[in-house]
Amino acid sequence: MTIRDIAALAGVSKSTVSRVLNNSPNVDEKTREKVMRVVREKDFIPSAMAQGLSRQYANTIGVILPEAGGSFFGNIIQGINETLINTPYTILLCCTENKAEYEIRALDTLRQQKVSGILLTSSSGFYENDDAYKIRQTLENFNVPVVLIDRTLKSSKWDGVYSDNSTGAYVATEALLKKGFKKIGAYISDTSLSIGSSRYKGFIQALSDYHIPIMEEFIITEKYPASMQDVYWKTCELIKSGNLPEAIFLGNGIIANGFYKGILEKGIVPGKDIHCVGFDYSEFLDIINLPYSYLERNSKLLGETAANSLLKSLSNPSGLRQEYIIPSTLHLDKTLQ
Amino acid sequence: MTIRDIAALAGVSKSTVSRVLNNSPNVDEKTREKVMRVVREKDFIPSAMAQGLSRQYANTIGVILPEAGGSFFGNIIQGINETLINTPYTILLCCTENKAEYEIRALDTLRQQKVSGILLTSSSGFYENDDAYKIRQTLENFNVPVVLIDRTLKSSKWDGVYSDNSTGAYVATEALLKKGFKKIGAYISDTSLSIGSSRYKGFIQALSDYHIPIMEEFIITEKYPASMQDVYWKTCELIKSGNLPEAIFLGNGIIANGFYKGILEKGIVPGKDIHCVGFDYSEFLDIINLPYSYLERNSKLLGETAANSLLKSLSNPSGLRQEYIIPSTLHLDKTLQ
DNA sequence: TGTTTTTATGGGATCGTTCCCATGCCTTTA
DNA sequence: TAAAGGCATGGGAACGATCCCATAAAAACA
Repeated sequence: MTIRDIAALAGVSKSTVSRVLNNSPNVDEKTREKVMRVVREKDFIPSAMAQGLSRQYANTIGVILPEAGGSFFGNIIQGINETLINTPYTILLCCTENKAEYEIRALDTLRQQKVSGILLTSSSGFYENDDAYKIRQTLENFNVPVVLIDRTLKSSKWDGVYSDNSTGAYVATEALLKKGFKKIGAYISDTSLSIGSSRYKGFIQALSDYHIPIMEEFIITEKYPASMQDVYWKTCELIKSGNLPEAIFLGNGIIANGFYKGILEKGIVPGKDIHCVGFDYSEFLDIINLPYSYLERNSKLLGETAANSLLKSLSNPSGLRQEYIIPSTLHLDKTLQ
Repeated sequence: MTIRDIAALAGVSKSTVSRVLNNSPNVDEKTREKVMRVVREKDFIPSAMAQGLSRQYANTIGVILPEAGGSFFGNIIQGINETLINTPYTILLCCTENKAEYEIRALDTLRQQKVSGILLTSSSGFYENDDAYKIRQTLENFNVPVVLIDRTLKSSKWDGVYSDNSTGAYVATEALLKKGFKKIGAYISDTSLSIGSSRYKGFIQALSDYHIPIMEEFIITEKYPASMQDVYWKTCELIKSGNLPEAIFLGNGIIANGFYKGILEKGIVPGKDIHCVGFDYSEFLDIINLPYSYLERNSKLLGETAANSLLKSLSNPSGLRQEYIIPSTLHLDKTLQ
C-alpha cells in the first residue's frame, strides 16, 4: 500500500495525496476529505524510509548511553522520552556497556540512520587514546546537533547538560567542615573520568578553603564502573586498619551502598562513629531512618533538559553553544543539620 | 557522499561498490581492495534509508514499554540491548507512560519505520475497550514477529516471555502456609491487568490447596501504577484499625516499600508482629537486615529471552508460537526458613 | 469579453540503494 | 578452432515518498 494506491482509490494523483498527508495549503477541501477517507479506511501510513530518502532527514534522535539498567540512566531515558513524545522525533537507543568499541559502532549506526540529533553520555571520549580521538572526530564531522549528558568530552565543542558535580561535592564537604570535623576522607570513583575528577576537585577545594589538610590514607579510589562488592571489601579493610576518619565523602550511590553494608556489618554506627555524605539517593534511605546525607541528582530532569536543548538546536541551528548545570539537592540527616 | 561517488573515485560502477559493501561473491579481489580503500579513506557509510527502501526492510526492532525509569524496565532494556548489540538490528524505543493513546501512536511509528520485529509490554491490551481492541488489531495486521514481555494480551496469538507470576505467588504464599499462619492477607495491584490477576490467582490457589479461608478484610487492592505514598497511607489505616494479619503477600516492589515504610514507622516489627513475602527485590534489603522474603524476578533475563525469541522468529518465520516462563527465585528470610 | 492572477491538480525528476539482466572476456572442452 | 560455460562488471529499473514545474480551471479585474 503506497500513496500511488491511495491516489488511485481516491481518483487523484499521488502529488495530491502527498499534499493532503503533509497538510499543504492549496488543496480543495472536498479533495482533502475524499483522500483522507481512503487513508483512514485503508489505515495507510507513509513509509518513513521513502520519506527520509526524499527529504534527506529521518526525524529520529540517537541516544547513546553506557547502560540502561539501574535507575540513573533509566530515568534519563524517561526524561528524554517524556520530552520527545509530543514531537515528530523517534528515539534510536544504543547502549555501549562502557566500551569504546560499541560507542564507535553506535555512532556509525546513527550516521547510517541519518539521525537529526544526538544525545550522548560518552564513557570513553575523555581519555587520550585512539578510540577517544575517533569518537570526538566522528562527532565533529557528523554535522548534527549534539548534547552531552552528565559527562563532558575533552575540549568539548558541544552543548552539555551536567549535574553540578564540583559544586555538589563542595557543598557536601562543606557540610562536614561546618560541623568542625578535621579527619575527613573521600571514597571516590576513577578521576580519569570527568565526573570523578569534578567531584574530587570540589572535595579538595572545600578542604582547602577551610584550611584542612588532605589525609591521603583516607582517600580511596574505585575504578569505573564500581561494583558494590568491591567497595564493601575495601570498606572492611579500612575498618580492620583501626583508623577511621570522623567523616567521609562518598562519590556515588554504589559506593554509598557498599560502604554502608561494610560499616553496618562491623557495628560502626553512622551519624555517631562516622558521618557520611555523598552523591545519589538510595531507596533504602526513605524506608529506614539511618543517618546519611546525600546530594540528589535529578536524573529525569537531566534527560528532559538535554532533550529540550537538542530540540532548540534543531529548530535554530545557528544558536550559541549552551551548557546547563542541573543543581542537586543536598539532603542533610539530623546529625549534620 | 554516495556509492556513486565512491564508484567514480575507485573507477568502477556503483553495482560493483554495492557488491563489495555487501560481501557478494564474484568480485575480483583486486577490485574489492581498490573499492574498500576508497570507502575507508572517505569513511563512507551507506544510507540506511536508501537501503531500507530498496530492500523493503529496515533492520530495526521496535521496543514498546510503559516506562524506562526504575530498574525493572531499565534492566529489561539492558537485556534486550546486550542481546541485539552483536546483530545488525538497531533499537527503536517507545515509552507509553501507561497510556493507550501513546501505545497506539508507538505502534503507528513502528509501522511507519517498517521495523523487522516488536518487543512489547502492553499496558492496555488486556482491557476490553476500543483502544485495547485497536492495539490487538494493529498487531495482528502488522505482519512482523511480536514478542510480548511480562504482560500478555487478551486471547494472545503471539510469543511471550513472562515471569512466573502465578507460580511465584503460589510458592511465596505456600511459604507462609507451611509456617502455619492462618490469618493471611494480600496487598496486590489492579487485577484487571494480567500480572495482577495471575499473582492473585496464585495466592488464592495456595490458600485453597491448604484449606485456609480468604479473609476479605485483609485483601487490599492498589490501582496500577501504584504510588508508594498511597500504599503507605493505606498501610497506616490498616494498622490504625487494630486488626493485623499474621502474614501478608505483597504484590510488587512499590507495595513492599510503602508497606514497610508504614509498619516501621508505627513500630510493627517485621518477622515478629507480621511476616511479609512479596514480589521483587528492593535494594535496601541487601544493606540492612530487616526480615523480608521476596521473589526475585530476573528482569534482565526477561529482556534477553524476549530478544532471543524474536531473533529466532526473524530467522525462521514459520516457527511455532512459543511462551517462556522465567522463574523467579524465592529468597526466604530467616524467620520463614 | 479578454487578460491577468490565483488556485488546484498532475507529471516527472530525484533521493541512494539493491538487484536483475546484459555484455564481454577468459577458460574449458569437444 | 569454434562452441559452451563461468566469472567480473556495468546499465537501468525499482523501491515510495517529496517537490518543482507545467497546465488547466476558476476567479478577479479592466
